[in-house]
Amino acid sequence: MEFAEDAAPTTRLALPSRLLNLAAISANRITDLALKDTGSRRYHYTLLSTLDENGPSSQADLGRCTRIDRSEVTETINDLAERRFVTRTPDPADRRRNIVSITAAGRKHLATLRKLLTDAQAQLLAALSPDERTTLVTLLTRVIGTAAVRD
Amino acid sequence: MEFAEDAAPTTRLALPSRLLNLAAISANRITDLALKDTGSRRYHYTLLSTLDENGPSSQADLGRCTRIDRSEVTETINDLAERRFVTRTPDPADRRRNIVSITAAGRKHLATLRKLLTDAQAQLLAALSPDERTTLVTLLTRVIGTAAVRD
DNA sequence: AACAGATAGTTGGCACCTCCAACAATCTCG
DNA sequence: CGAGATTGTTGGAGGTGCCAACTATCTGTT
Repeated sequence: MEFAEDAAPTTRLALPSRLLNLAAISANRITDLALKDTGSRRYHYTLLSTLDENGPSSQADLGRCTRIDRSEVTETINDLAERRFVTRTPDPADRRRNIVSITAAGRKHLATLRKLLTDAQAQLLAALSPDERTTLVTLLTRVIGTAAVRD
Repeated sequence: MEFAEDAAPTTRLALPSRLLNLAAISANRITDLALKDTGSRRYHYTLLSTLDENGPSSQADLGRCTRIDRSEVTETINDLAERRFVTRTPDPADRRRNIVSITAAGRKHLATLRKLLTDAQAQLLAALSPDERTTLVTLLTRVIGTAAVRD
């Protein structure tokens, strides 16, 4: 019986926390697909973008700024350095630190990623008007600001 | 120099897709903490709740309705059946199917979970007014509706 | 009635992500 | 100087979403 087979399009009574997860899954599907042929993952973009905006940073600062765990920063920077998208030099003023800087090739790669991801955002938020997208971003930022900052 | 050490509270220029992930991480942290002492995970709640609202269902329908993969449904139902929160009986009308039903003990457990998770939602969305929470849910539902339904 | 194709449940595995614990090296501050 | 904190690194844990394969069963067509 293929009649309705409505199979409840989900989310009828899902908790906000579940809705956030489903939305994140959608987001990841779309963005991962967009990045598939670039050899880069989401973390690569996040760090490249942060380096481009904030300038050279230590790995610890990168982690705090992006909420990526220190160990993940290490591995991701390894990848980026291997492809010559960033350089990692010891900080003479604090020999514990590495100063990570984006290279010209890194900026070029970042431009490619940004283009792909911008399109992905548009696809993800296709159902929302520009105002609604702004609202969503605002609300998400507020949720993150309170609920997440506690560590 | 501990001056600012602002370490950029993140999310200044994060993509919507990244914001969704960060919000989902916050949501999962809070909900996992809430469920910690119950022996149940998020999927257990999702399936129990769905069974309570929709009545007995096949595992395939549960998966479609909740967007949980079939293999995950199998494992989660295993757990729930082991704790006598659901029963799994073959469907006489279609011997491929299992009819999964919530038990009285399951409903009792569900009430416990629901209480904990309701509090968790309040904590997660503490920064938003009631209207804003509604708006967030609406926008997320629309995002999920378009971007996710494609498989 | 018989066959092709779809569906159900199960199992196993993969990839990513988030988080944590430990460690040596180094810095900071009293 | 010495206690405590911080940095980068390594290793591992657990959860999640996803996919492929397999058997059993149903459906629709001829």
